[in-house]
Amino acid sequence: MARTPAGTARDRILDTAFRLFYAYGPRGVGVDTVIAESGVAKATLYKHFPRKDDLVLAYLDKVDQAWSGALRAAAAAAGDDPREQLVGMFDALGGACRREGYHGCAFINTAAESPAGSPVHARTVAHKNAVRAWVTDLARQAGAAEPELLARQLTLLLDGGLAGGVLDGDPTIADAAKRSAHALIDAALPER
Amino acid sequence: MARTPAGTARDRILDTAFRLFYAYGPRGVGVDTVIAESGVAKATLYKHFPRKDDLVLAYLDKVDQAWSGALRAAAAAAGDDPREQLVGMFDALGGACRREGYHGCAFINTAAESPAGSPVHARTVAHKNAVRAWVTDLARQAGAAEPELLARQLTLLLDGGLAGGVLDGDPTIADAAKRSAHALIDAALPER
DNA sequence: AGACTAACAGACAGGTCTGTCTACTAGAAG
DNA sequence: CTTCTAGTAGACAGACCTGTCTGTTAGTCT
Repeated sequence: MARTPAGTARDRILDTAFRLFYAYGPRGVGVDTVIAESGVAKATLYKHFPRKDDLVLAYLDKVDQAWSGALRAAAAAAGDDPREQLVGMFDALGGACRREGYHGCAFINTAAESPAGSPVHARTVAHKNAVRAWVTDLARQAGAAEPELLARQLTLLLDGGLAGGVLDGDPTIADAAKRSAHALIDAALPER
Repeated sequence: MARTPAGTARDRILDTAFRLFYAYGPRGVGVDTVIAESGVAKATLYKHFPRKDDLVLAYLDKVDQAWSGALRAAAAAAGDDPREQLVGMFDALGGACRREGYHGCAFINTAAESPAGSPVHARTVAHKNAVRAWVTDLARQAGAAEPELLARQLTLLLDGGLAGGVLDGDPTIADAAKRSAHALIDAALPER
């Protein structure tokens, strides 16, 4: 169809937006900058994403996939025991904090600059709920008496690590979060 | 001196900026809006705050005072025992989440829209370090073997609650954070 | 009374941002 | 060969944003 591989223009736009939006925040990056850096015509961008908000939402979806994938991968790497997986997922936090250009939680950062009822806000809530539902499931499999509470506690630690890690790229944060998770899980599942 | 009580213009500007910056983020509020809402002349604002950044920093200082005060008050309300104070400070989190117009941690939100080396960023780091130093002191008084670690863990919970609370004004978050704090403190200070 | 100070009122310049629009190019499909 | 599609290139309008500048008003101090 197109003279370039399918979807190339759209992908280039989205990749560029991902990089720039994460580094400077969506509001800190003009559409013109995305256009210049992705080597695309303005009309092309507005064809794929009629409003800038559409591009921001697509960016958040990309972040959601990446972060959910990282969490699942870290959990899977910890073995088959749900209890170990609950601890292991915190390695995703450590990996994120250590990554060059780490700038905190993209969802929290984006939601911070969006009004309360906006689509961006809703998408952020949906993402956090999805992650927490997955953790709740793991907690239930691990035999927690109150899986919702444990999941809330663990995602609280994740959010804290993600948000606070913006400030000092200190990997100590991830360690502290992991040790906290261990302690909370031990307290919730005393019998081994 | 002035035809109105000393510092009134400056105070009105700062109060208005506090309200608007917190609700929409500093970048989401124009200087003109602050001027209009505080009923002040443009020249007056620029006399007290030569750059918008100066106003943002003054705003952060105001937030720092408010939040540090709330934490200390909540801790003091829990009694004289440092151990109880460490748990009690989480009531400040609950109070913040329940407040109308709650929009997460002002520092994290503001830092999210500021480049890495900016004064805003530095001020945010300083604030978080000050809070953590205070918590570390409490942890040491409580007899923690590793006060730095415990403080890191507890401030992680605070940050997570503050940041995550933006999304669903769910006060469950504060409860979960407090119960986590209890469990972590019990694990760190087993002998009662 | 005269000088000074803090504030008010608002025009203005220069830049940036989003979103629209026109004109052109090249490959694919019929 | 014609038509359609996806894309390039860039001008443009209208809004908004920061920061400056001119002129005026009203209290206070000497």
